[in-house]
Amino acid sequence: MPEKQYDFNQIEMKWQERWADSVLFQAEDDSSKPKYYVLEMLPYPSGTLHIGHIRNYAIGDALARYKWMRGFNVLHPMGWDAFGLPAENAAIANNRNPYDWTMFNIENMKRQHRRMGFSYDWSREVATCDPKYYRWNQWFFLKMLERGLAYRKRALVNWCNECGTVLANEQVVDGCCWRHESVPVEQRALEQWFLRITDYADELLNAIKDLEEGWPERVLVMQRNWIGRSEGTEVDFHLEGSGTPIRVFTTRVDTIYGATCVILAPEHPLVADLAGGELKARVKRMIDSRASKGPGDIEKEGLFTGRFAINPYSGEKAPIWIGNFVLMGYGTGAIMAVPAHDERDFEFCKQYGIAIRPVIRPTDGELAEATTAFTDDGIVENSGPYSGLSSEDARRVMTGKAEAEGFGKAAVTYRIKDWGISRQRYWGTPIPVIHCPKCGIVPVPERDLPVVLPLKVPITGKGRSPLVNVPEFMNVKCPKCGEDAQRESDTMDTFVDSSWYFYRYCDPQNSGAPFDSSKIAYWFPIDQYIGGVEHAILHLIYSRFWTRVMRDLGLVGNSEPARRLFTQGMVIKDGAKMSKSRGNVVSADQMIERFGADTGRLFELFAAPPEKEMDWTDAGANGAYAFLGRVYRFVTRNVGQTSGGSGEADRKVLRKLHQTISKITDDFESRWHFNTSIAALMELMNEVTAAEKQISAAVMADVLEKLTLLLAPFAPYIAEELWEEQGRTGPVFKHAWPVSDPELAREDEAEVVIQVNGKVRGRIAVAFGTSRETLQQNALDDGKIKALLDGKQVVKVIVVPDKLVNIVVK
RNA sequence: GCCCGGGUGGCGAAAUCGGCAGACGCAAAGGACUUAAAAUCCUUUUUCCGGCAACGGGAGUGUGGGUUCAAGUCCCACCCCGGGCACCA
Repeated sequence: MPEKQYDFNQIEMKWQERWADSVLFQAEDDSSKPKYYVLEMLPYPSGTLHIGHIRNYAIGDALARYKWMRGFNVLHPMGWDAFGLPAENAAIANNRNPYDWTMFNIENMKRQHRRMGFSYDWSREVATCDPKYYRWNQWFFLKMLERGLAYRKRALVNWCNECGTVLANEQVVDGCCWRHESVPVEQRALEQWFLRITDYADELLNAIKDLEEGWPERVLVMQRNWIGRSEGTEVDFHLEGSGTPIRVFTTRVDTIYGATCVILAPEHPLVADLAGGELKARVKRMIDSRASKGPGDIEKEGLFTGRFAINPYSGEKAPIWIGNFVLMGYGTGAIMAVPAHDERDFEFCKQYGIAIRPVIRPTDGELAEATTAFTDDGIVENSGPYSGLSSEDARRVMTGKAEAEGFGKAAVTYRIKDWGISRQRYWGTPIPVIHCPKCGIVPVPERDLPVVLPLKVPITGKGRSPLVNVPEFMNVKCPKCGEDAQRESDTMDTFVDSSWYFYRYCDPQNSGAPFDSSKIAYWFPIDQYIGGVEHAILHLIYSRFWTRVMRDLGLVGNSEPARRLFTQGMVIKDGAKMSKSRGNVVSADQMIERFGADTGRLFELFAAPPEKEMDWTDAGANGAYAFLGRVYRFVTRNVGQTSGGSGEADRKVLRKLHQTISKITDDFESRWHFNTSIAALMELMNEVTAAEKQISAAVMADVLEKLTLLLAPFAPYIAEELWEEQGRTGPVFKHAWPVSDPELAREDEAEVVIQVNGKVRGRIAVAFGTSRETLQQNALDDGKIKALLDGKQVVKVIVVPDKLVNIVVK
């Protein structure tokens, strides 16, 4: 009879149909069981899933299935970040309403995810373009507005011409838009809505230490740098003549006697007063030239204003310059330059022949004529009454003086800025406020939520939000005075949606509140979050902020959204990151068509540990396919076999089986190196295939059952099929994970290596736990070793029980 | 420049606590089956030297030092690759 062949198409379609309408993986609320909340980062349904996404899901899904089999109450929900630029752009390109377009794509994404056999709780699906969801964005916004956490101001903001919208600082990468990597962002002064993330800057920074155990270090480092807290002093210099204060921020007030000039950012408000005529034009050129170049490698350039500022400590006059390297957006937009003790100032002053005056000496050295900036702390010199103090003491005393005399204060500055959430874009959550000519900015009353996006909107992709051109949307009555008024036309950044979507999964149908807090108390924090590192300072910082806001609103008890974060490596093909422009993208559909979902998932987990980059090769995938074929044929031809067996073969196979169970369980519990888990399964297969004819029916049945269970987290379709082949009723993942029996797994003899001077010269088999003395004696008595030792003097013998004997000779 | 990772066969990788380097797989070569191909199965596969052979010997984890009976693993210096930050005062 010809052997049954592995036909993945037939198997995967069969189970997909059988599972189609059932909710296989449903998390139970208010359960007494231990919970496990595992989640992959939210995707845009902008196109097709490619194998880079699949890797992300395959990791999360293997984990979810494993935890399910270990008896956990698992929440593994699925959602769609349907708002945003991809939807709007595609809609423009296809001349369709973004809403229709998105719904179409969501269906497509769902189909792909189902086809991959992922174990989602489909009853908890959330799409952020649904007003049922985004009304709560508006609700949160109003709560923040009440508490002063949301505000509107005119500010210099990042503008991407390609997107036709404003971007948050986090969304600017190398001076360009994060979506258009070759389009430099412009600075524009616009009225914008902001969320006060800086109120939480200290807390977000300090709490990073609580995440050290479960989050990758590089993500935490990036967040620390991004928040960029620095402690220092603000000091007023005074404009000679008028006495107008020029406030500077410094972390090194102890060096202020060495301040030989004051430098203003070209955008500094005072520049307009100081620079007239020709100078004004040069300042404008400076601003323009900086905007046109990427940041980082601009040459330092300065313009002398002809004016001076008085140093409040020394009373000295310092020339006032305008410098292109001084940032308006950090500190006060003005600095004191201390060339002797700051590298940037040194470079600048040297270039323009400005005096360099050292005022700090090393603790164990002399005050040196500066040929390079000495930037360490030391002892203050040539600084009037402060001379002789340590840098640290001087900072404290000098800051105290500034505060006492009212010309300065201790100050903390942050690199992080408030989160600009306004977008001049149609497709996003409408910001729920109304502009009334009489009453000003009036929040939309809660009972009128949600403010729903109109669906028939002429999309231009240029200029202001297309909503401006929809009178039915824009024209409203003021809720306060009843007169004619206009809606806000800005919509919210889509990172608002992704900041709390994972909370909504706990209670997706709730129509009276964003969620029921008691459900959050059970599920949160997320036990394991999985996604790409590219969100380190975007989504992952916004969602930490949002969680704290919700906590302060009394809605949640946790301060952090996720206990553990895992960042998976990229999928590479032909030596390059997959991208459309290189034409090396493998879509989920292509992969399934060629190899099947099981093979694709198995190979993606097998090729490399999940945190590393992974090379996709068709040949490698083919190897995974061949393995599944071997497993399939092995199981189907041995089901119900009744041939007898030898005790010896049985024992060896059982040993390997239990070692494999132990190995894979360890991998799941600690490192998630699924590549070695799958290698262990392959070894098991190699061994049982070799012993196929020698093992008893009972052991064969045991092996088949456990092999199927071990495969289930990685290749669910074939596992389900093989489970059925064995006459079992599924689903296979509702069966308990196998437990390794240490007695069966134990080797009966230890192989002990004998080394002479560290080189392996022989090996002996002994019982486990053989004493050091016996081992040493056995090693020295070994025929081959004896010959090697002939004529040499044994200096020392090192014995590691059950492992090795090293004989040191001269 | 600063801060993280990383460097192991032709390739992806393994070696989890300082104890046999290269598990597992891909590719390649040879063989079996086949009219043939695919599929499948078997064998070889770090490298150099000696040998018809079983086998024996040497070298080997980016480079150079060091600690140790023993180093891919620990320490010091350096080179290269990847990522992050970069005028943040």
